[in-house]
Amino acid sequence: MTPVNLKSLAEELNMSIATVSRALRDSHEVSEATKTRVRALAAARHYEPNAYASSLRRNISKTIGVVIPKVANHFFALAINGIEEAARLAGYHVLIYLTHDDYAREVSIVQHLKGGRVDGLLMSVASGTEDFAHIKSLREANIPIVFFDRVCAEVATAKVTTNDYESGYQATEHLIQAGCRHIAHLLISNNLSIGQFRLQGYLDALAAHGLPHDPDLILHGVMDNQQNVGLIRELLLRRPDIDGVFASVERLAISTYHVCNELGRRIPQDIKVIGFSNLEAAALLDPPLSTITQPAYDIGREAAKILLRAVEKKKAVLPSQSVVLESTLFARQSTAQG
Amino acid sequence: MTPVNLKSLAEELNMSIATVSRALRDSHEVSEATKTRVRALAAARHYEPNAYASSLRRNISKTIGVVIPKVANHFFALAINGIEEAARLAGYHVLIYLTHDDYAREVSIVQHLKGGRVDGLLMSVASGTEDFAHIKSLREANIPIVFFDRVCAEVATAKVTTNDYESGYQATEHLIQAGCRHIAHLLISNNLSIGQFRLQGYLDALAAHGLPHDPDLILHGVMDNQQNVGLIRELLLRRPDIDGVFASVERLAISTYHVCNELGRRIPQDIKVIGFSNLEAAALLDPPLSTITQPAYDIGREAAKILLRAVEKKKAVLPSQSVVLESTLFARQSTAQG
DNA sequence: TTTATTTACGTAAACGTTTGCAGCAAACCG
DNA sequence: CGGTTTGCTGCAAACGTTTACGTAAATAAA
Repeated sequence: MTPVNLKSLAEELNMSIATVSRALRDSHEVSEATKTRVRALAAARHYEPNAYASSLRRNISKTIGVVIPKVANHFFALAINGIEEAARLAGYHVLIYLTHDDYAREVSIVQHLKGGRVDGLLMSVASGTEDFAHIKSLREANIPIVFFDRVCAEVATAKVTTNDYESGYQATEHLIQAGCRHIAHLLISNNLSIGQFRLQGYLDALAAHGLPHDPDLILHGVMDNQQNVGLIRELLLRRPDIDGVFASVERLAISTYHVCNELGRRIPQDIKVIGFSNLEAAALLDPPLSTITQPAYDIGREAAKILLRAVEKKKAVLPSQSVVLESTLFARQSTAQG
Repeated sequence: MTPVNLKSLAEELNMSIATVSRALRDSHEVSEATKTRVRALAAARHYEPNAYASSLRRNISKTIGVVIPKVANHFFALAINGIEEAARLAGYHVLIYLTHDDYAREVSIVQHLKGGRVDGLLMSVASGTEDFAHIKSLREANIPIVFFDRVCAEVATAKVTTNDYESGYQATEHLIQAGCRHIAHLLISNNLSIGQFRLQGYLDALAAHGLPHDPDLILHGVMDNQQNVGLIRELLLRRPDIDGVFASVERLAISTYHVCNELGRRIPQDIKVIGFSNLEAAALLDPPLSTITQPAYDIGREAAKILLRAVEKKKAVLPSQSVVLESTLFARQSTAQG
């Protein structure tokens, strides 16, 4: 079984490798007659160009990398969906890397990618990341990067996010209008701007409606969900006056449900709950969970499109534009009045 | 900004490219002294080997491809998680391709991958796939393949699945023991062996408990969920005697919930529901959904490990072993007695 | 001492593709 | 008819890495 490559095709056709290559790339400097001959044989032999030889020679890999904290999360799964779609349409391949929110792993991944394996990078930074040298060093390697959702304020490049501040504001206002007066805010403690924006929206909404800001009502969750359940239980027991919970991330909302079940607090009669979430089954929960849902697919697709435009133009450094897509608030049973 | 590669390192160190290469690969034919010198400079210059040059020369890409129908599905997301973990530990990269259950897209993807971009392939075939020529042709390209979950019976290679027959049997038996006598089975109509096994388990469980097999109770769903809701509504209206539903795939169980809500059928009092599902929020649904849950992460990891072993040994064709991991039945409110 | 053997490094040829350059007809222009 | 253009093709040099082979010196064996 002889390998089928440009050389074997050229031999069989009695022409040079160069001509075969040019014919297949539809170059204008090869006659139509030869083009058809070449194409016919290539199809017959099921020729597929060697991606690595091509990449090496052209210094283009037709591949983008996606670095995200996790994939078993409906937001990121949908984002990948959008990314894959945009990449496929542009003839690009998609490499996936998971950081599991581990800084060391993120650094290691980014470092490896500087070997030229990818033409560009899409990234949602790990929540533990505080030093961004590894990301900045991508610039020296001429690898453009676009952040989505969990952006990195310290690095100037294109970013695609949702309107986190407004969403936080709306969610809080929604609880206030449903009658809540003592609203807790649950967030994952880190230095991601995304959480800060949502928090600020929460604070401003409270202020706008003349409610006091009580730091004791702000719960900083951790990585481990089991621990979060404990923290939330403590909070609800310590502060029985809490009548509303705004969870900055999905799993904190879920944990809140668990704690309420356990403590016998009724949702929404005793406590109303709203949370950021892309859970498809949110409407089927008991009770149906009110959510702020991000357009995850569109975020992924938009980020990929911006990156691919830059890649095609060989722009290693992107203008630091910010694309903001709007989240949608779905009011369901968990924040119903009464 | 001069490029940093073996050549530049060699020049700076006053040695040959070959020695530098060997030193970095920790070859025994280079002295410890030079190794340390080389490594020091490589680190200082942040040298990263060019993956494509290496791949071209060694005819090894250190990359595996994952071809799946979709990613916005907790089963596949978890599987990817397991795959990525196994790949990372072995120093491999993971390319993701989504078929969206479209046969033509699957063929196109597989065809492209024959260019040598991947050393091996993990695959869950599209539900519409009936012809497997594209998959068989991978053998000629010396690309090993491992199927997981949605396997392809016609191709002899390694396969990782769950005990679908037994799970179908158990699920049905679970409904029978909960008192159901007219049990509908919802499945997605296709020629995937996976659905056939679950169906057979359903049939055998009915027979074993002396219940008649009524073909009218077997509903073949379609791709479009909206349409499925209509089909299920029709079925439940046509056959008001149905007191149990066994859904072969998650979204059919969810659709059943929607229809029951709409028709005012109470779960589990009027109808009990169980379904295959990896939905993390199953326990929080209204009512909590009984599920047969596949060990998705382990399936992905096991499949990847088998593939990587073959890749490392340059075995292009795998012995047609079958690894079967066991699903777990979680009995929840939706199938409670009474 | 001579002859093997080992150690440490260099030379150069691959891997398959792309592309600048040159060549060489045929066609065209004055 | 000399000269220029145009259309098609081939030659050969890259891209960065790996590795078979050669070689020189150092060491061991005789």
